[in-house]
Amino acid sequence: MQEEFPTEVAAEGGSGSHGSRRSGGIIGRTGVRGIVNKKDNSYGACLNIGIFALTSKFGRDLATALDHLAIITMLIQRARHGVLDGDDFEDCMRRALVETESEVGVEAMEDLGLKFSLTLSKSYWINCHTKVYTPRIACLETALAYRRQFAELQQALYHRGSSLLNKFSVADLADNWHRFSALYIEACCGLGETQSIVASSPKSREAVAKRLAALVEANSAEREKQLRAWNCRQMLQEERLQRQAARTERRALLRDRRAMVREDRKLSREDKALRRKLPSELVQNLVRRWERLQSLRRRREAAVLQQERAKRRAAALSNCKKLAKQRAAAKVELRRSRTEREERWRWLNRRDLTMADLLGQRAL
DNA sequence: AAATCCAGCGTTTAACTTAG
DNA sequence: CTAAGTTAAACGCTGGATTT
Repeated sequence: MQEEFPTEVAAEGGSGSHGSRRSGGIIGRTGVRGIVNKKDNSYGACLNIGIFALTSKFGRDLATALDHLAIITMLIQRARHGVLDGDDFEDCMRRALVETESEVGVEAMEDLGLKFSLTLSKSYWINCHTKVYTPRIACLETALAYRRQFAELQQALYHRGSSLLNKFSVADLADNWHRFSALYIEACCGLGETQSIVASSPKSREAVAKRLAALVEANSAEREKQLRAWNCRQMLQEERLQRQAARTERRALLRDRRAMVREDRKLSREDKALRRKLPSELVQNLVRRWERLQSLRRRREAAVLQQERAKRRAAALSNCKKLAKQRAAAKVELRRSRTEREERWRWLNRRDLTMADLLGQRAL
């Protein structure tokens, strides 16, 4: 399923959407849109429809180039109208070519030397303003086939407006880039095969691959920058979301609190109303409450009193026990010292007591 | 000399952001 | 929610440089 590039119809009708592209309204050195001048001595016509470029051959004569431009313009207008009517781009191009040829004649078409090429850009991999071009292709069918394939690849990355990184991972982009490079190399070298015998050598494939690699390398800083900027944006967004969540939570809390306050007020109003209705009951309640509190207090006091009494009794008891113990200990000590004294006295008053015993006893 | 490449830049587009 | 502002990317074209 092929999708058209939007601008193939958007730039239609010469509405002047690009009319004042350059300041002062002067376009190039020729001052004519679509006429390219080479070193003041060679003129050619060149117009795009989407990524599809149509080029005439170059010649010395400006008037001829203008004739060529008129034919190419006619062709493109026809194709655009077809696309506007909702027809397939390729059918429109084929039909436009046939119609234009039948209008201006085969000879004029041959003189025109019409060739087709594709203007391709891959902003993430190579600089946003850098384009890669396919060689000019004489055969419309070949050109259309390549255009279809490139369009499919580009369509897979359709993201318009927001950052490429918002929608695709770096791996996705790399995969798309690899398929793109393979196709581009094929377009450059495969076309060489049909045009000249020399161009399709593996060396030229290598050269194209090398050129692409160099472009990718040259844009590596820019890619890094983009990645950083994207990360930054993501973080900011995350913060914003968090702030928003906090705000909602705060609001909910506030709402709850307000509801509670409302409820309290309502209850208190109801309470008041009740009180207004039954003053006597209120007094009775109050009295009952007071009595309840009084009895509670009395009971508590009594309990405290009893506790203290019990404590005192316990203290007295323990004191008594301690005294008794002390007395008993004193009695034991007394008995012991008495016995000791008696023993000593007996030892000192025995019949076989010697002087040495007395001295040794003293030394003891 | 002709053909082709390709760097550069103003304009347009539409998604995204944000203040009210 | 909406309108206005912002942004990144694509488009269209030119013209000097390079290759054939």
